Amino acid sequence: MDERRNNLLKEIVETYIKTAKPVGSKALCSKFDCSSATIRNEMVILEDLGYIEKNHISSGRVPSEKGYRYYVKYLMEPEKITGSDMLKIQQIFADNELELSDAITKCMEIISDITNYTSVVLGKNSADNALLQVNIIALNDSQVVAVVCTDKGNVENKTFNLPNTININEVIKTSELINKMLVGTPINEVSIRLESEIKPIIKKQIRQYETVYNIFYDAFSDFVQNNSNIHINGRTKIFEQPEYNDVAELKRLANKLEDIDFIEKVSRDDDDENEIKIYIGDESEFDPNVTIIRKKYHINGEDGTIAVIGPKRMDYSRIVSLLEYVDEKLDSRKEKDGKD
Amino acid sequence: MDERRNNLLKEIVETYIKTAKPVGSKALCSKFDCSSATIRNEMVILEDLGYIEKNHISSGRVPSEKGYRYYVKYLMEPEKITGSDMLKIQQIFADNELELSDAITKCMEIISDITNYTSVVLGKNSADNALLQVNIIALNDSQVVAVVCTDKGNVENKTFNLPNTININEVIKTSELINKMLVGTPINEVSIRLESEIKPIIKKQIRQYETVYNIFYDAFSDFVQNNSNIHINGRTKIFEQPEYNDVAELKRLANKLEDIDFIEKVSRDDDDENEIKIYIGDESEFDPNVTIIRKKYHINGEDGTIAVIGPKRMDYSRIVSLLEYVDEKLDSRKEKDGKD
DNA sequence: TTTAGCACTTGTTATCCAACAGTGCTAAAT
DNA sequence: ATTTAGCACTGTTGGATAACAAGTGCTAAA
Repeated sequence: MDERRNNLLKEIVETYIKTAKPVGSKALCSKFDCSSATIRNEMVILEDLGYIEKNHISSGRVPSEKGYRYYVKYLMEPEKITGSDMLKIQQIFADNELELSDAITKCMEIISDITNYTSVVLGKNSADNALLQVNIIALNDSQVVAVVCTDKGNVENKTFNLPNTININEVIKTSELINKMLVGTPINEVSIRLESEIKPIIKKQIRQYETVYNIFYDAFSDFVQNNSNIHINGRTKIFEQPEYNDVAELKRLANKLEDIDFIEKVSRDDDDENEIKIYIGDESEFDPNVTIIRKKYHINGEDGTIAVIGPKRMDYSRIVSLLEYVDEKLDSRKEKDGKD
Repeated sequence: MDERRNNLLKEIVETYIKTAKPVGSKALCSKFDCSSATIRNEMVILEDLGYIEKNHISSGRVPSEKGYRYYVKYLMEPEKITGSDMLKIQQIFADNELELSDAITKCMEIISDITNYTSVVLGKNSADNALLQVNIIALNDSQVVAVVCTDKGNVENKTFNLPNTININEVIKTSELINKMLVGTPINEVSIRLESEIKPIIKKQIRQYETVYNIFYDAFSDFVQNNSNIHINGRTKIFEQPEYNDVAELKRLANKLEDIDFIEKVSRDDDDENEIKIYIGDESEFDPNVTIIRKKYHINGEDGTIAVIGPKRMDYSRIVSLLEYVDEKLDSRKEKDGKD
C-alpha cells in the first residue's frame, strides 16, 4: 500500500462517514489532482484487496469492514474535540457534588446527544464486592425482607412470602449464620459457599431447610443480577442514522437495543486491557450492522465500561477522542476524590 | 341509533380491529342479509354522525375516535378469555413465593406477549407506607449506609461519608432512637417528627448533632423521592402493529416510549375511581395514535396502576377482559396474604 | 503511468395504463 | 318508505416503459 492508495482509502472512508453515500471517482479527483480514471484504477486495486465494495456494478464505493478496520488501525487521525463539546463535558465534572457514576452517565448522555449514537454505561460492577452483611426484617408473620449489603456499599433487597410451616426465627438464625461465616466472601461466590457450607449446617437444625436455603439463594442471585447497573442513553438516537431508514431494520435494531442480554454483552468487558476497543459489524459477535466503541474505566476502586453504539459508518475518530477526553477528566477527578 | 345501525357500527369496528383494513360495504352484506347499497346508505348516516371515516373518497370505512368511544361505551361485549391465556396468568399467581409486585409485572409481560401491545406497571407507591426500621451499616470508619425499610417492604439505601469529627456509634445510637420512637410513622411524615422529636433529644447527647440529623433527614427524603417504580414491558411489541409500519411513525413512537415523562403520565392515575379507563387517541392528552387502557389496583395496602398501550384499533374487549382477570386474581391473592 | 473517451450497467424517477375496490347517486322494485 | 340494481366516478396498486443520472471498466492515445 503506497501512500496515495492509503490516502485514497482514508478519503473514501471519511467521505462516506460524512455523507453516507457511496463515493464515486469523480468526486475525488480534485483532492488528488488527477483524473477520475486514475482514481478508478486505484479503486479496482483497493477493491481487489477487499477494503472497499460496490453495492451494484455501477455504483460508487463503500468501505468494507476490512476497510474500516484498516482505517481505524493505520489511517485514522485523532480528532480535536471542538470547544463546545469540551465545555459540555467539563461542566459535568465541574460539579463536585455529583457522584462519580452519575457524572459518567451524564457524560455519555451528552455524547449520545451530540453524536446521534446510542451509548451505554456499565457501572458498579459488583463482581469485586464482598458480602458485608445480610439482614432479615420481618414485615409480619408471613413476610420477610432480606437486605444484602456489600463492603462497597451496594445494597439490594428482596421480599419473600414465608409458608406458615416456616418460623421466621429460623430464617433469622440462618442469616446470623451467614453473617458469621460468609462475611468477606466475594458476592458472586456467596451462592456456592451457601450450598457447600451453610446448607449442611441448617439441614440439621431446620426441618424445611430447603425453603429457607432457597430464600437466601434467591436473594443473592438476585443481587448479582440486579447489581450490574447499566444505563443506556439515547436508545432512539441511533435511529436517526440513515442506515436504519427502513422499517425492518429499524425494528430489528429496536429489538436488539431492548434486549438486555445484548446490552450486557456489549458492556461487559472481561479483558484486562484498558485501551479503547472497536468492534466493527460482523467482525465481532454483536451485530452485523453496528460498530461498538468501548472503554473500560477504573476509578477510586469502582470500575466499569462506557460504550458507544453506532453504525459501521461511525465517526470513529470523533468518538475515540470523546471517550479519551472523558477518561482524562475521570483521571483528574481521581486526584481530587481519591482516598484508596 | 336503531339496532341495525348499532350492529353495523359494531361490525365495522370489530372487523377493522381484526383486519386493520378499511371495511367496505360488500363484505358486510352477508352478515346483515341485505345488499351492499343498503349498507352504504347506513354508512353515510354513520359517517354524518361522525362515527366512521373514509381515508379517501372511494375507500372503505374506518372507525373514528368518536366511533371507538361509542363502541367501547355501548356496543362492546366482554370477551371470554381463552383457556391458554387464563392458564398463563394463573400460573403466575400459583407461585406463592412470588412477591405481589413481581407477579403483577410478570402478568403484564404475558399480556404484552400475547397481544403485541406495550404494557406499563406503576407499582409501590410508598405514600401510605410506614416506617418499619432504619439500619446503619458501617462500611469502614468514614462511610456508613443507611437502610430504610417500610412496613410494606419497600427498601431504600443511601451511603454517607462521615466527617471524622463524628463517631459512628453516635449515628447508630440515633438510628436506635428512631427505631424506638418513630416506627409506624407514615413515611412522608418521618421528616417532620425527626425534627420535632429526635432532634431535641440528640441535641443533648451529640455535639455535632446537626450533621447526624442531616444524614437521616437526607435518607428519608431520598426515600420519598425514589420510590415510584415503573416497569415497561414489550416496548417494541407495539411496533408490530401495522399502523406503525412506516419509518417516521415508528421513530416517533419509539421516542415517545422512551420518554419517561410520557410513561409516567400514562401510568399516574390520581383519580379515585377504581374501574378500567380507556383513553383513545387525541381524545386524551397522551398521543394521537395510541389507545391506553388503564386500571388501578389496590391490594394489601399497596396500590399502583397497570396500563396497556396499543393502537387505536386495539382489541378493546380482549384487553379489558385480561385486565379484569388480572384484577380478579389479585383479589384472590388478597384473601390469602391479606392480614391488614 | 495517466488520461480522455465511450460503451455499458444499475438505480431512480416519472408517466402511463389497466385492473380493482369501493363509493354516491338515480331510478326502479318491493 | 325501504331496498336494491346499475352505473359513473374516484382513488389505489402494480406493472411496464422510457428518460436520466451516476458511476464503472476498458481501450487507446498521450
